[in-house]
Amino acid sequence: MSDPNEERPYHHGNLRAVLLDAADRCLRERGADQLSLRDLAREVGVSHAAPRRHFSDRQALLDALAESGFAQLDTALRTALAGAGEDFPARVRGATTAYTRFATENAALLELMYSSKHRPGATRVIEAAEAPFGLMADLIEQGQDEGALRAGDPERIGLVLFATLQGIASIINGNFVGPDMLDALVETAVEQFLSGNRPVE
Amino acid sequence: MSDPNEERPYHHGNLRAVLLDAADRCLRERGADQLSLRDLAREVGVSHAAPRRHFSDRQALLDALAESGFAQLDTALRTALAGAGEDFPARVRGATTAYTRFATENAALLELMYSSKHRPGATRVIEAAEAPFGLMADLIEQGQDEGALRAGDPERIGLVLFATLQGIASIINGNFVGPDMLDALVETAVEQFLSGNRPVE
DNA sequence: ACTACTTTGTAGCCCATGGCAACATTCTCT
DNA sequence: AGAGAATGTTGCCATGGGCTACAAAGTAGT
Repeated sequence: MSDPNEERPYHHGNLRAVLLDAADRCLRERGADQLSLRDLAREVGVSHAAPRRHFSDRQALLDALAESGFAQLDTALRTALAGAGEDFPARVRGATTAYTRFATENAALLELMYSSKHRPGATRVIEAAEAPFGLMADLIEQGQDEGALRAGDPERIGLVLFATLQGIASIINGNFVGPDMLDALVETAVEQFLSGNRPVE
Repeated sequence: MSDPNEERPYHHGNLRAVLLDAADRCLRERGADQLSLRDLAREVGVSHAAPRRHFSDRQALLDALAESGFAQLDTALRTALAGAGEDFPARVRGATTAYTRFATENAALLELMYSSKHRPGATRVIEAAEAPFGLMADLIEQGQDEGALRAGDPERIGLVLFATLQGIASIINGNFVGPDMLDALVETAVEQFLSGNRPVE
C-alpha cells in the first residue's frame, strides 16, 4: 500500500494516465454524469486545475475515455477470436459474446463510445472505432472465403452485425429486458445472421 | 407573435407541458448536456425554481422526455405500419425505415431513451417502451401467421430486430459512418432478417 | 362568501463544478 | 548556467442544481 506521507514530486510524471484510470473507475461506479474533473483531481491528490494540462475540457476527457474504450473492445474481440478455434460459427459466437459481454460489463463506457455528442475534433474516437469495425469485417470476409457466407460487402455486413450487438447491449443496459435474456438474444441474432447470410445452394 | 408586455398570470396554467416542449427543442438544438432547468425557466419566462414544482430534479425532466420519446416513436411506427399495406415485407420495411428515420432525426432524444442511467423510479420509461416493443412483436407474429416467418418467440425476435435498428441508428448518430449509408444498412438488415427467418420449406 | 388548505410560482441562499488567468516549480535542451 | 517549455498551483468568476421560506392563486367545505 502507498504511504500517504510519501512526498509527491511537483511533477506527477504520468498524471494523464492516472487520471484516465481514475476516470474509468468513476465511470463504472457512478456514471459519466457524476464524473467531475475536480473529483478526479482530488482523488489523485492533485490541484483542481491540474487536469486541464492534459484535457482541455471535460468533454476532452470523455472523448479520451471513449477512444480508450474502443481500444479495449478491440483487444477483447481479438483475444476472443484468438481462442475461438477455426470453425466459423464458433468464431462468430466468440466475437459476439465477447462484444455483448464487454458492452454490458461496461455500460457507461459504451454509452460514451457511441455518444453522438463528440466534439468537432473527435476524429480520434472515430479512428479508434475503425479497429474493431475492421476486425468484424475481416471475420465476415473470412466466412465468405470459407463458403460459410454468401457474397456481399463485408464492411456493410459487419456493420449490421455490430449494430445488432450494440443494440442488444443497449436494450439490456437500459433495463428494458433482464440481463438473463442476454444469451438468448445473442444466440437468436447469431442464428439469424448465419442463416440470413447462408450461401444460396 | 406574442406580446412581450402581455401580463402573465401568476399561475402559468400548463407550465409542465410548456417546459417539456422547450426541453424538447433544446435537446434537438444543443443536446442533453446543455439542457439546464434554469435555462428552460428563463426561456419560458418563469422563475428559476418554478420547474421544480413539476420535475423534482433535472433527471426527472430527462426521464419525462425519454418517456415522451417512446410515445412519439410508437405513433411514428404505427402510422408507418398503417400506411404500409398488406404485404409483409413491405410492412417490415415500413416499420424499420420509420424507426431509423425517427432515431436519426432525434439523435439526442434516442440517447436519452436508451440511457442506462435512469433513476431508480424510472419505471415509467420502461413502461413507455413496451408499446413500441410490443408493436414489433405483433408484427413478427403476424408474419409468422402468414407463413412469411418461421416459428419462434415473437417477442425475442422482435427485440433482436429492434436492437439491430437501434444499433444502426447509433452507428449513424455516432458519426462512424455517413448518413448516406443509412438506407443500405437498413436494407441489408431487413434482407437478413427476412432471409434468416424464412420458414424451412 | 369566508375561511382553510393545497397547488403553483417566487426570491434568495449555499455549494459544487467548469473554465480562466496569473504564478510557481521542474524539466530539457543548448 | 540559463532560457523556454511543460506541468502543477492558487485564486477568481459565472453558471447551475437544489434547498428553504415566502407569496399568490386556485379549491373546497361550511
